Amino acid sequence: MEKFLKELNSAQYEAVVNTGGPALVIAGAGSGKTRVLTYRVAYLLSQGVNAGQIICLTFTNKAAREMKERIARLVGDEPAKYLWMGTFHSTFARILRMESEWLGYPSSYTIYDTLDSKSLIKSIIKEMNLDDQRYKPGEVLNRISWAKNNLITPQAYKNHSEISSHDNITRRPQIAEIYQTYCIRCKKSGAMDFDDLLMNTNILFRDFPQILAKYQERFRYVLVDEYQDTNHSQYLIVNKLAALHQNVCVVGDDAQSIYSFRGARIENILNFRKDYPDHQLFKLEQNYRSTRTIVDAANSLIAKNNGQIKKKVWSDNEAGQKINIVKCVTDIEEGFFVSNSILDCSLSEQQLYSDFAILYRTNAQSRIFEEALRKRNIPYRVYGGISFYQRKEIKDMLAYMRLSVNNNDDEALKRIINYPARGIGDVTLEKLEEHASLTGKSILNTIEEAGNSDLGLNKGTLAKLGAFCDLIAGFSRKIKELDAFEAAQHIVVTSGVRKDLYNGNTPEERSRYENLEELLNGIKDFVETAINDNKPANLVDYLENVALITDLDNEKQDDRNTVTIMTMHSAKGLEFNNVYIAGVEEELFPSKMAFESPEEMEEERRLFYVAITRAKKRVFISYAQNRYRWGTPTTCQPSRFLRDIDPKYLDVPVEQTSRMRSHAYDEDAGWESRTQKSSGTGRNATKTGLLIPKKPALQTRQASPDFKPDNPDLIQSGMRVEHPSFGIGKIIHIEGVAPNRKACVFFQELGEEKQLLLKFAKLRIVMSDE
DNA sequence: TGTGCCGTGATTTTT
DNA sequence: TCACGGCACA
Repeated sequence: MEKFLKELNSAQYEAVVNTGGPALVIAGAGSGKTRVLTYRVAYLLSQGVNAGQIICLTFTNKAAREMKERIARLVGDEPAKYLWMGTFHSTFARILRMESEWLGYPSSYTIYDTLDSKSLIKSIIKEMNLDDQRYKPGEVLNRISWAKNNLITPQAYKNHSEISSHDNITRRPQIAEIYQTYCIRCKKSGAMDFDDLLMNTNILFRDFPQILAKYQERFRYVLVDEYQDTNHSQYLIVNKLAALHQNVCVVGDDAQSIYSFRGARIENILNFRKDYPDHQLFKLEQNYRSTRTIVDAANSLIAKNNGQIKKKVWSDNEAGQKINIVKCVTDIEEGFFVSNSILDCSLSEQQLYSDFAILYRTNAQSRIFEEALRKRNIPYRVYGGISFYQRKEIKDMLAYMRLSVNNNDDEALKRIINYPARGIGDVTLEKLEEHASLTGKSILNTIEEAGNSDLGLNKGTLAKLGAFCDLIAGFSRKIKELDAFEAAQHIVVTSGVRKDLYNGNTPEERSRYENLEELLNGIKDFVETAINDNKPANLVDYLENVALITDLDNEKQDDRNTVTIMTMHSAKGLEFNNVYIAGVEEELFPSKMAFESPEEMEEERRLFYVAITRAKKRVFISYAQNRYRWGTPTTCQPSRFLRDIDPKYLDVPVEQTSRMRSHAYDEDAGWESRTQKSSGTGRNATKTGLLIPKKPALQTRQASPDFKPDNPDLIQSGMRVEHPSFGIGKIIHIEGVAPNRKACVFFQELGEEKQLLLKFAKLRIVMSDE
């Protein structure tokens, strides 16, 4: 351990070895925050603290896993195994599973994801005969989620005058009612949503002091990563857990608080000093990640915000290049600029593709970069967007598993009662639902008793329902004897889902089948790892794991050398040599939603700070003058944030400056001085259009931005073709006659063959000189 | 009961 | 622009 401690600077060292009492670690971007946390845990272990007495909470599974791995490298696998390290949600899901009976939940409770929650809210709105235009399920859910994160129960919600007047003003007075019904339904179904995992933990600790005492005694050391992102519910959990031993160490950076929209309270970190008056404060201010230019530029930006903890982040690295500001005429050209620049840098400097990241504000911006990179044959991986686990076929399969584990899971039942089609339609389901909500029983339960109650169902329907019940009952029995993988396989086959997906011929259907296979592979992985770690590997355990996982957590082998495309939010905690920040335009970034409140505007600025500080070597900031926004071309103004960075760190091509001033830029001193020098050269900018600093040669290679498929009858064996989503491929052979010709195509980017019906597949013939 | 077309809304951000 | 949901029709 002594040897390892030598690797720390003095601030880091102090933060690692002073383990007694409350501690606040303010960690600037790139200042070795994770290192401090991992070393602190390792240090505790070396001082004789049991691994099982340490709880370390993070916000993403990825952060937790990486930290655990790093600790294992320091102290060995064996002690690391027993650490309580995970996200808030997964850690307390585990505790709730052990203590569920106190709260009246089964230990096999299921976790509703956002889709399940919305679907449940939707049916409640329908039952209450409310207008679903006014009561939009998503918005209602946000409201409920907000209440839960602030520990406001349905009862309290109803009685709260401020809340009622808010809901009255927005003309949605019934939200309180929906909230209450929603909670009752969740409980009846043995289900918790994401917010329940935290809220119920609070209720458990509040109502059962002996349980709280148990965990307070167990966890002698509480550590929290990204403390600035905790919401009130999480804050209270930490507070209660640490109340006995007071060994609470929170790490965070107020400048990187970007999750207030989901309830995070920046005050939690700002008030830590008041909450624990005898705390120790450690400031990590040396940035090891980025060049001096990047650090200073980011500092100059964040200085425009009010209300921060004072700190001076600095870097000892080389000054490095200035930040490039790139103006593009259209969003499509922005895509070309970025892909060209990546190709150019990777070739001329021999950098890996994984050294590049493209960051943007909204997921919708990803498509243009995907297309541009595909044209250049640059491998990439998009993070975020629709998650693997939210795909229909995956959700359906998981619904079977959930229902088998927890027969009361009504949302799961509704998904699959007629999938694959077994002749149970909406009318029948509606009758069942109505009866179930009257009797307070679950739907499956209602079906079991349907024969005895007069629901107005005919014999045929009753027989079909009976068969469905038997099917699920069979699964419920079977999964008790099998591990998760065997159980899943059994369900896939017996339910008929496999057969349904196997019959498909279109690329979409085949891809669904492949996704199903991938799900099974994932389950197999889970079982193998669990058995290795001596952990239970039943379906229940798998489902808990899968409910709280995201795509970010599933790094595949072949993703290693790829360009990363993601939102700035997802990029938090990551680093790259080269970072492209795209779409830096008014109303996009900062988002239009932030215009009304100064607080939200500051949060957007912090988001920009986060984005810039992801870069080690180089930052490119681009904006487009014209952009397609929901289908219509829009003119855009460069973002106000560009003015917030001290211009001495920026490389703005001279021709552009005068044009910029004609847009959002006013007589700001920094820009002014540059403008003076370059006055008169403004005209050329129009001609060039896309301005790529120092790389004009690449512009000539721009291909047509719109993909036009060729007439399928022209396609012959041996040709090179391009597919809008699979990329470049070669026709291996063709069978059948027009219009039903079917091609076997090998796609090099995918590394696999696809069978495509030519009349459906959109293929473009690639000329040999392309 | 299933399919297909049309209209609408979506673009914050995640566990 | 696209994807999904609702509705109408077979």
